Amino acid sequence: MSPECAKRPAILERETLILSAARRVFLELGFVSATMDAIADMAGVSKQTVYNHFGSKEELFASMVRSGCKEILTVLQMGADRGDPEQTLRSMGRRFLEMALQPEKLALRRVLLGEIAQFPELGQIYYRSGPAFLRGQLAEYLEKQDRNGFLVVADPQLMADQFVGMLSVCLMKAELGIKPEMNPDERERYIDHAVGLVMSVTRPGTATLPGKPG
Amino acid sequence: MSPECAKRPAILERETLILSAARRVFLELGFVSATMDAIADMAGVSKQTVYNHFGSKEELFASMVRSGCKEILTVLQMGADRGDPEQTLRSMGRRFLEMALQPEKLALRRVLLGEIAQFPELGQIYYRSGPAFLRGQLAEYLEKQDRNGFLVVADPQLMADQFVGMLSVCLMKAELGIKPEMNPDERERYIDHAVGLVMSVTRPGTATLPGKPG
DNA sequence: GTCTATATGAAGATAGAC
DNA sequence: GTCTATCTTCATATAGAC
Repeated sequence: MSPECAKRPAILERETLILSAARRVFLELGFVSATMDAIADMAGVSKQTVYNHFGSKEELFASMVRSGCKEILTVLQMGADRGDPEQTLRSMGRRFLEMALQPEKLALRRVLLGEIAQFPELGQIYYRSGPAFLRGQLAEYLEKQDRNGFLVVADPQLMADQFVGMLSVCLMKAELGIKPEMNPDERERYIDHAVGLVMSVTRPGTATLPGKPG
Repeated sequence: MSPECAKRPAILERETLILSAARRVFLELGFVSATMDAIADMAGVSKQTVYNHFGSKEELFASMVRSGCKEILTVLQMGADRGDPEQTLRSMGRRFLEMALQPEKLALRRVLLGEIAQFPELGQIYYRSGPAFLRGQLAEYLEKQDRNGFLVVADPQLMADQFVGMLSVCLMKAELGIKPEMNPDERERYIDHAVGLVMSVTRPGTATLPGKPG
């Protein structure tokens, strides 16, 4: 143990503390309604300390979003290929929905969308850390399967995009707070159906989509 | 002409005026940053007049959202069935994207999502006027085609949902402000691909999806 | 119903001591 | 670096005359 540990939280710990408080307050109230006072109180530090570390409300918000996106990336990055294409798709889809449907992630999306006009770059950051990342993994996988002759995929990018889209319907409803909420069984039906759709048009010998004539 | 027309705008006109000003200000700034002063100025009336007509900022916001949703419904309600299933799907999809991708509609979605926590019922209103309405029309259409033997659709609701989902990917990107923006040609590719996917799994004689054994 | 003027309260940011 | 106390600004909502 280094000496400063005994005295008070180290700087990094303190910033983490403030970020985590900022997350709770911003996600509950939105950018404008959230106050620096509330964030400082929740972190157990003075307002001035918050300003010392993050400069302004805007910078604090951006830092909070970036840290949330980093978390998403970390979770989605776990290996995906399971050999069997059908199982691989299913597993990717399940992981995506589980992640994105967490109340905290839904709240992050909402508050982020509300502030897109003021923080345009945060939209890109979120997109890359979530939907685009999954889409990239998936497109890469589909392309590999196509090269190896296990699947027939004329446009892997587009197919991956629309696979994500078919699942994102669940997200949209959750985001809008549509009742009744979708239960896990229903989510599974959406995953099954999406996987089934993709599988039936990519099965070798049944090239029915444009761009890849039999 | 009735006498009061000559003097000043009628009450209904005045409310329309305020609503339209509210829309512009709310959509540009979001709920909290928008000020009653700005709305009153833009409408060319005094702030007190705004309060007389709409009671509070919250009620004004809700009224603005409701009027925006009513517009969407009006546009999407135009007849859809064109006989040929493929053409019908394409036309429905095109109409949906054209509507939803309008900058004003994107802004409405964004600001609405940002305020879902404070106005839960507005999420339902929006959903019913947009995605759910299209989904309903589409599901009904698919079911009819299934009954008549032109298509094989085991679960029309789910299929309709995921058709909307495949198109909504375009929406998601636009909402997040992802650059470069999608051009009309690219949108058309998404529509084509989604229609192609649905058509290939619903063509009679190739029942490859679960729930509808041949 | 409409206007001008104002009271009230709150939030972002800073000053100055330790 | 951290804290307490304060400054400045601004938006909601109301009061009172026409």
